[in-house]
Amino acid sequence: MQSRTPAGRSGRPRSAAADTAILTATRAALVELGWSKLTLGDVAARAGVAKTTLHRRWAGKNELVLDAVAEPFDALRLPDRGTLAAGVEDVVLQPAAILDRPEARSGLMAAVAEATRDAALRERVRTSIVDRRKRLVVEGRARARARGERPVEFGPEEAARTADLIFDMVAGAVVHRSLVSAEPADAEWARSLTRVLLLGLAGAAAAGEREDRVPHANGGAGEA
Amino acid sequence: MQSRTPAGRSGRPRSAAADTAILTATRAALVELGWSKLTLGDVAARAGVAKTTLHRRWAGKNELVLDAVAEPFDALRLPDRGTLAAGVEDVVLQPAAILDRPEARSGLMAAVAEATRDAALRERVRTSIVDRRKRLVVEGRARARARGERPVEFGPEEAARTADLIFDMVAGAVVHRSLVSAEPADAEWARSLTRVLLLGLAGAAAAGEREDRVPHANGGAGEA
DNA sequence: GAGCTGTCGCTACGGGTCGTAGCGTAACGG
DNA sequence: CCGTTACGCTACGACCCGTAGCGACAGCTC
Repeated sequence: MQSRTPAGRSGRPRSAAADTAILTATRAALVELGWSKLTLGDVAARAGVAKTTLHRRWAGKNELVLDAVAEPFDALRLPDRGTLAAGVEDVVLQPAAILDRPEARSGLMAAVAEATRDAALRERVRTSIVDRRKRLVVEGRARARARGERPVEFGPEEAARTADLIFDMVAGAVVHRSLVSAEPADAEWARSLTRVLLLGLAGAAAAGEREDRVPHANGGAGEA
Repeated sequence: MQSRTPAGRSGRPRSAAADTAILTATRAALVELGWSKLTLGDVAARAGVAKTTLHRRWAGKNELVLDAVAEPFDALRLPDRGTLAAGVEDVVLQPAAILDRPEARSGLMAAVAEATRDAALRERVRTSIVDRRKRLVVEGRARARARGERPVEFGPEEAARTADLIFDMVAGAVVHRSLVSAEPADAEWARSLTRVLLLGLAGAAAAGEREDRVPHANGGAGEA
């Protein structure tokens, strides 16, 4: 988490209430001001704590904002809706709902931007957001397998590479849709994305099974 | 562009050399400092101009950085490599190459983050980056059609929606791969992405032609 | 209960950046 | 030659940062 409670150390323990107050205040400030105009002094005032308390727990603005916007990702759960397709749609829609919140929009992207120059922050993004989302994908695949649906499966190494590809496509598409294209990632859009994705993977798997001739994968009609 | 040359106004014209010097200095500063630590005073010093000159041409840090990192997107061209698949791979790889530059990594994402709270900046991102990339997609499709390959095509309205979906998937995947997953968007990865995408679109088109029964699109094997 | 330890709120400070104003100078057009 | 605009330079108030120092507080251990 954000502040390491130093295990069995003695002394006055850190106020857990202050933690939640600060993170809540940070989200509120993000909504009103955005990342660039957010100041630590302002957050401290909103949370009703001293500015120094902020610095005792977080190294800087980046870490604080990241923790504040990463919190909702903790609550991500995947309801079992029966089919693989429905599961994929959920994996698309749940983070899309989070990205609808204005504090997540500016906060997450700013954190990613800063992470390009800060390896520690990048690692933090990975553990607190990316891994939690990937867990959903793994969970959905396991369920589908138990259910009898056969998700695309290759060798163990190829499978990992494919999982990464899927994740980049899904997560990237959601982010790009809602932040860059500025259009809603709603249920219908999620359905279209899921369809293209699953059909493409099925096709790639079918092509992979007959190892020899790689089909050219054009539009589906005559080639030239 | 960034600074409107006021047409037929009188008086001393703005130095074009200063413009390029400033943008170059901005990119250099982005590489060394990243977005958050970049200061306008530092950029001015590197460019050899006065700080006031910066404020006369750009409203603030956001606009300046955006113009600086958007410039390379002007040069995007799409070589005709014969097949639709190759064209798609190029659409993937060209921006990936730009995102390899460290100044683009932090600058672009920061601009997008700020754009979530600034409509004018968002419009600027759209015209100077998104539209230029979309142009490549349209160009590639037109070539494929002229060549005899039939890219997926529905009604005109459905086609537009599909084009947006493709764009969000491709652009989003590239960004997510290189910035969040922090792994190279190289030729092999682009090939995998292209394959899944085109096969998925072909499958979706085939399913769309027989309007009635929507196939369930699971892994390809038996359903439950 | 006494003492230790670490947190908390508060205040104050130096250092840095921002954005603007004011001034004299430089370049171009009528 | 004169009006107009851009430029470089300096200076200024405002803001924010990050830290240090202080007294007070809350747990834990003995």
